[in-house]
Amino acid sequence: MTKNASYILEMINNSHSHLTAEQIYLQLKEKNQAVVLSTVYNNLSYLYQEGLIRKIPVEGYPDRYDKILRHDHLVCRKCGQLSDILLEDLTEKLQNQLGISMLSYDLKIHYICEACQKKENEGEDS
Amino acid sequence: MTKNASYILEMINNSHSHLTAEQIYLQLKEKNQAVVLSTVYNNLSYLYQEGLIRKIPVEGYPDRYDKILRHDHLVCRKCGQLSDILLEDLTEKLQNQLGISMLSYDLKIHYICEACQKKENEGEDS
DNA sequence: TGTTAAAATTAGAATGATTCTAATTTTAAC
DNA sequence: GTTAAAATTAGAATCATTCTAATTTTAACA
Repeated sequence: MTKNASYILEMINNSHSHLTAEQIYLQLKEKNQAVVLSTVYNNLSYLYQEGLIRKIPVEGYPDRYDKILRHDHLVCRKCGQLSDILLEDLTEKLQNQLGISMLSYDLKIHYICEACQKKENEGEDS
Repeated sequence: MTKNASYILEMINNSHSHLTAEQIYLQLKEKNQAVVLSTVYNNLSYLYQEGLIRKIPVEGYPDRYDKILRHDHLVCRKCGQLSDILLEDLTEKLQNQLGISMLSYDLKIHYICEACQKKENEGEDS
């Protein structure tokens, strides 16, 4: 693992948000660890393929990268905002229902976040 | 709902695969119901926002569209192939664990499909 | 039936995320 | 120190998707 890769891995593991490739790129720049955007993508691909990070696609938004540590996600239908939530671990239950061997699972709960709900209500007022 | 929208909705509901916008566009062309690609996107956005279809983002592949009828998905880590699987309905269980109101959930099981497993094994031989 | 306004569609440009390519630099082993 | 492999860079290219403005269709109404 190269210095850049391990630095990016560390960033993702220490972050409490769900970084996009670009956010990682910008953070690196700020910390004077500047690299080029394609290097960030390269390293993210590498880390993902090695199973060291999670990659979370959300409809209509750039992919986000997340630590492996098991947890689930809430996604706002309106704005795509992503947040963490820890629900009951389903690994065993799912594995029992499947005939095949599961690498992992990805559970997203769709909802409307508070901010968007507020906006909706305001819209109704006028 | 316009003719195009309902036609596209019907296509999705009758399809056993998970169509991309482009596949829908090509199928329409074949059936002499030709429209332009942006119309397909417009209608898909509309149908999705109305909650009449599902939109499935898969890392590194174009979005796919699916019928609403509850079911879960298997995704191949290697090739992105998507297939249906019907697992125990988690709606109630999840709703109980959440404080908020859930619109829906999206469960993806990651695995390596047969074709990719075969390829991997062949690779090892040589 | 002709008129009109709204909605849908078209064509194609624009955007944004991501990948690719070729050249250059870094790394690490000999 | 030399060399080969791997990583990085710079920027072009690609692909999916959205946007814009012009045109067409639709459907209600005069």
